Amino acid sequence: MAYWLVKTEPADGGLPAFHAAGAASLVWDGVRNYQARNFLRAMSLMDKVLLYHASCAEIGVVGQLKVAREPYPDPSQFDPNSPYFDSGSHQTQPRWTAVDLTLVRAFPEVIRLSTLKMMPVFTGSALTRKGSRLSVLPMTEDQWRAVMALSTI
DNA sequence: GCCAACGTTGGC
DNA sequence: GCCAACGTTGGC
Repeated sequence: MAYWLVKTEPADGGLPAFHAAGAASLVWDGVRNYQARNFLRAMSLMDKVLLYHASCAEIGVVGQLKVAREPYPDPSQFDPNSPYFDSGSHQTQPRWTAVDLTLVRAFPEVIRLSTLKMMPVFTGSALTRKGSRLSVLPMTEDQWRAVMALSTI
């Protein structure tokens, strides 16, 4: 089992969208960075995922997700009307990957980036490092536990 | 709105 | 294959 964190802006597949979806899953598509894609491809149904809000008033971890469907070709890469359309990707060998995610729970409080930055377990991590643009990233078990501990306060 | 940190593109 | 220019991400 592995631990992950996925980043989004609140208005673009963030917590409001998961609340609207209820128990249903959302397609996590549009990842167009190879390193992030490789992490997506490594996801399995057993894995645990954190949801992170970026570029907003309350930056930080907002809830817990689970993998509802294992990695499959991101449909948006073949959709000419999608902003994520990639004319260089072919059906026979899709370039980009999606997963489906469902909300497990929303945290009562946002666990802020500024809080994470103070925690030794996050020192040097891609999440707290200045300028890191990775939108899907692995977490260590210790990092996961630390977030879980804060999320129940 | 600013700017630092990246990743990507394209000329050579 | 190098690297400058450019576009994007994302914190502040």
